[in-house]
Amino acid sequence: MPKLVDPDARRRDVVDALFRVVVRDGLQRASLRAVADEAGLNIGSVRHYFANQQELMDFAMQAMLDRLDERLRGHTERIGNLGDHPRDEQLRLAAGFLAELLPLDERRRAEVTVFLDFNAAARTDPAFAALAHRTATDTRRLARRVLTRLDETGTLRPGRDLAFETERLTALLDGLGLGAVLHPDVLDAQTCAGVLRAHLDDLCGDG
Amino acid sequence: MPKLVDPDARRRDVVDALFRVVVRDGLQRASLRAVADEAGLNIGSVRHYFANQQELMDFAMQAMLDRLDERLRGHTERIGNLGDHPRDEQLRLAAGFLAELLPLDERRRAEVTVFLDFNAAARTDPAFAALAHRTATDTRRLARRVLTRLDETGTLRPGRDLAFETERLTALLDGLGLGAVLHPDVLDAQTCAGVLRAHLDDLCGDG
DNA sequence: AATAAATTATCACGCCCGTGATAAAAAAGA
DNA sequence: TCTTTTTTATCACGGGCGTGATAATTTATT
Repeated sequence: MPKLVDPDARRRDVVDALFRVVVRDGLQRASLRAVADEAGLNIGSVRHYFANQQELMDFAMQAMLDRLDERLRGHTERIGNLGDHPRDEQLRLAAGFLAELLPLDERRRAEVTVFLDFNAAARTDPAFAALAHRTATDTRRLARRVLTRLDETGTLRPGRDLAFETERLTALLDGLGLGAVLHPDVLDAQTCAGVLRAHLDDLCGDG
Repeated sequence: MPKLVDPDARRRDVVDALFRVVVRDGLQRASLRAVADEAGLNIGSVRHYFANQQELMDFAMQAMLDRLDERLRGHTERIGNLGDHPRDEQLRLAAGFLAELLPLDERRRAEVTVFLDFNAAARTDPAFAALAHRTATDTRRLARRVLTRLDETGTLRPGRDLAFETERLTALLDGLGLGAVLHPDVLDAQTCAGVLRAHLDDLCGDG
């Protein structure tokens, strides 16, 4: 006879419900009651698995980071030996890697949306400060890594200041994500990916 | 005997207080009571000049847009006849123009912060939808205008897709603003302005 | 000075919130 | 079966919110 409830699975369900509420109504309206309703649970059940609201949020933030790491891991190996591929393939891989941070499909859209809301909240709520700092440095590190790889294989145009280009690429990624989430009608997924790719092409100088 | 209270001035005072609360505590905590406290007024007084919360928000949004327009107007004439200036001056003017959208000093920082919070709220609250749409298109139009001017004077590198470059520049501006507001320790004002300038230099091809 | 209008100040209502406390029900272990 | 633990379900409290209603006070007008 299997255990009828798996605590870990329950926690994941609740966090998924939290994410849905955040995407639909905003972090601000993600109250314990709303999350419980979304999960189809009584608020008492939710509170049994999360001592208080902060614990739920902490768990959710960790889940966010874990899932993103998971998806990035697949790309990491492919980009490690970038020199094995032809130039065009290199750019394709690099763009695909960075595009994990862009809301190009429903899953990524939900992720980026949640990240944006949490980061916005972090500006005035210290409870989210650690997450915000980490996501910011993670994006930066990812951008830098890609640029470094392209530079090592000689694909990048020479004479580029990597630190500067990292800031530019990071800002571009953040801006594309923000624009695509807030105004999907103006900045659609295709344009979004195209701008990123064009930027990389530009850095590698075929124009 | 002068009127002791000027209704328009009062409204401006209240809106200024609202902006301070939003910058300090976030839009979410900008309740009528909090704003009244910040303005040093009784909530009854605030409600005498704004029938309800929505009216206050509408007034605040309009004030935001008006003030930004005001500041941009000064730049508009200078950039109109861009061809009169030498190439380096052209880039300086263009960067200065666009930098009005970056949080490079306390005033702009406050402005961008408020804009970000309102736009984030607009994602899930229809009451802010009109503002969000307008700010998005305004930024885009500003970016496009600058690129068009640079193109007309032959400063821009040839063969550029203006629509594409507009998206790229818009995203860069949004991303720089977001990064500088959320993580001023990582992305300081100097770097922020530098990246923008470097991007324009890049577009005009001196590298 | 008397009246009208504008402004400031309170009170109360219903709503949603997080949370402590506790009971009820279900499952697991003996 | 009986007991223990886990899980689910309620209740109540204090707090903040927007807002309707109304009083109190101050300023302007006649």
